[in-house]
Amino acid sequence: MDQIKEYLEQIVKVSDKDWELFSSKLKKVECKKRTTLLKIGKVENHLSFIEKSSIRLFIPKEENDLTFGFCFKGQFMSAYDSFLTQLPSTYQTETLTDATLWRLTFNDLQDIYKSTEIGNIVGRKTAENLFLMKSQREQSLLNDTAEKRYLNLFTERPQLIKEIPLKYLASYIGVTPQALSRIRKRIS
Amino acid sequence: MDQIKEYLEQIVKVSDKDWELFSSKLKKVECKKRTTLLKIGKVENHLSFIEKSSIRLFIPKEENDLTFGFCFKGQFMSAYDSFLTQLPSTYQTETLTDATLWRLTFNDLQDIYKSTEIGNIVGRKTAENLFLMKSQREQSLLNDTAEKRYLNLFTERPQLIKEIPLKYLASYIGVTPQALSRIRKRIS
DNA sequence: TACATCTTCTGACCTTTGTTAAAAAAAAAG
DNA sequence: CTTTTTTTTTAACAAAGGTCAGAAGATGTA
Repeated sequence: MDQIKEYLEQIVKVSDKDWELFSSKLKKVECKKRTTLLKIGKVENHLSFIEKSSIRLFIPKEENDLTFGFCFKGQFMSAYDSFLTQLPSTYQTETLTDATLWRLTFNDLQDIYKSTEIGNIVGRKTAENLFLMKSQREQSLLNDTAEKRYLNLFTERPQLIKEIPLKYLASYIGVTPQALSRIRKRIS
Repeated sequence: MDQIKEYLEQIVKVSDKDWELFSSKLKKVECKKRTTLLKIGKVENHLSFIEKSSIRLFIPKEENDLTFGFCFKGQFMSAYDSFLTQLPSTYQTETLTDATLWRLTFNDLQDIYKSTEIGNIVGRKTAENLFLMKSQREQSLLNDTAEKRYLNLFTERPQLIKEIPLKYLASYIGVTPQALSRIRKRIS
């Protein structure tokens, strides 16, 4: 849980009282790789800090899933759209590797927003960061070629390319696995 | 300014005291169509409520600008990435029509966050909404064809297609003006 | 009105990616 | 260590969009 406190402290000074409330809500969950955390159509009830694991977000498809995001250790993750709106999720979440998570429910978080000094500040900063990430991604999807996006991944997250099946990366980049295979051939 | 109060009240009950502080910061600005509000490379210092106007967000290019967003009356707008990070903007903002704006500076907003009950709540909800919008857009960019995105625009914002030059819409959809022209021909 | 400029459309050709199918390679299961 | 399943690669063809160039239409300005 130290990791989580550190994470919060990066955003705003956390009083002992606030940390006591916050940490009392966290529940530890462990699961195997390829575990579905949230099924499409279900309402997301959790915000999860990833102590260990890589997780993918995807829309399941007959042939190839549309994988549009990854989350890694040291971050919070959630089907945040569904979590915020409390409407059925349009996508699914799944662990890629064995996982250790610390989970908070929707109601827990509403309590935190009401009862702590820092809740709304952390919530605001978190949403702002998510916005910034999506914003960058939008520009990349409109501006860059699939090849450029692949090369960017290569430089920004070299371990990703080793750990994660190419077909998920292909989808994330916005092309079919066949097209990514051709891109890789062209580059090397 | 009533429009702005209504906007805030949709999110959270605003006390007279908070509204007094908030509204005291707002500065009215009027400008002609095709006015650049923020140049690329400058730091965004304003959050602007649009009383009247349509505004586009774009990365200027030699041949065709990359227009990736529009903002309309009744919303707040900003080069929010730059505003949040206080780093130079990677894109530009420009009025498409004559405009009436109510503007807040970055420092004003930090005061509001510190001094009001509602600041961080409104800030959080706003960032959450922006995240939701970008999230939907990401899925559309990865999932839908250019034709589908055009048809979606048609149904969701029919007035947009009349008011806004096609080349900007083409860019928003992710194709060249020529390609959009072909799509329109195919559809009709 | 006449001129200039900007926007939209059209056509020819090229490049990239999607699609289908199958082979090769790698990983998981027994 | 085999067998089975999954992942990655390759190839041939089709479809969509990019590029270049020019025509037609719309808008703005003197």
